[in-house]
Amino acid sequence: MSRPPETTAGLPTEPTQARRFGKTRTAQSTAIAEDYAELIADLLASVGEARPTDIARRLGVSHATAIKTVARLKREGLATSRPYRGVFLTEAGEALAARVKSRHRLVVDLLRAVGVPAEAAEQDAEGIEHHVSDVTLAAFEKYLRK
Amino acid sequence: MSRPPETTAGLPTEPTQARRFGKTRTAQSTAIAEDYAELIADLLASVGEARPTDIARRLGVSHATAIKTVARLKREGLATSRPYRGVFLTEAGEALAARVKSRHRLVVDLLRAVGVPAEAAEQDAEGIEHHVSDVTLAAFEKYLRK
DNA sequence: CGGAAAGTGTAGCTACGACTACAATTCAGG
DNA sequence: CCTGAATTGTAGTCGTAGCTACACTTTCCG
Repeated sequence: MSRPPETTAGLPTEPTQARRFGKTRTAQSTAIAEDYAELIADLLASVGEARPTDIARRLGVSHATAIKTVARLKREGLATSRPYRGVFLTEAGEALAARVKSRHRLVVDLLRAVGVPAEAAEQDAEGIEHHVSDVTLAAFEKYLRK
Repeated sequence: MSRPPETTAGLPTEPTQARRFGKTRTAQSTAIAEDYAELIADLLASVGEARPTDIARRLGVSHATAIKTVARLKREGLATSRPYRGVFLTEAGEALAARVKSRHRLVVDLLRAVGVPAEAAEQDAEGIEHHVSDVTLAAFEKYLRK
């Protein structure tokens, strides 16, 4: 926004509670890309191919949505696909998938370690994992090792 | 591609990895509503009023965005406002804010308890808190008590 | 081999969050 | 009380995720 010359002038809010909002926003498209990359990798590994319909079913969206999102991943250089031939990951896509997968495991393990039931840990990790910074991830790792 | 004509029936993917995706999606607007409710409550408590410009500044968005989102909150019965008179929370909005606030604290405390540095804990909690289920929250509480 | 079923792709719509640009209102000094 | 700055509100645009509906390939089976 156009920050006029010190509009912020003596803003009445103490910095004490100036909590860091503002990341939740655009972060979502990243989270979705991560989900797709991870899922596509899973499908390729387990059934040998990643078809739009399977992706859609697993994500609980329509196939049209899945196809559109895959198109975005292609634009971003994470995936490739040829009409009627299934979806594949580029190197960047595979790297992303690998990162996401290990992070997911770590989050689940951490949750379980502090007493969260298995099922809840799995489900919540799905949402949580996209918001865990490297610093926090490292802390999780350290905690789990001890 | 030996894909038998099974639609949803016995989908070839083992349930083992049928991870629960699909919540990340519409969940976002909920997360945003939570952020706003919490922030508005904060502003009302600390400076006595919640003005669109302050909300916008704290969230790092334009004032227009803040105003539009507040309009949505009003539609959803969480907030009220009259032109040029600031924003207030309905009972439902206050209840939401209170819940969000306590959950936020719990998440931060948990993160810190497992060794996450204060700053990272605060920042990550902002994103994580929206994805923590009641079951997980209860587990956090229990863990922290011991 | 020739359909029909399944899967794939395209089009067109909605809702949302974000933005910029512009209009309207308050309110504080002079 | 009147004017200009700050705030507030409105309009219009963009990009993305979601959907349904319809069209087009593949593939499988009789």
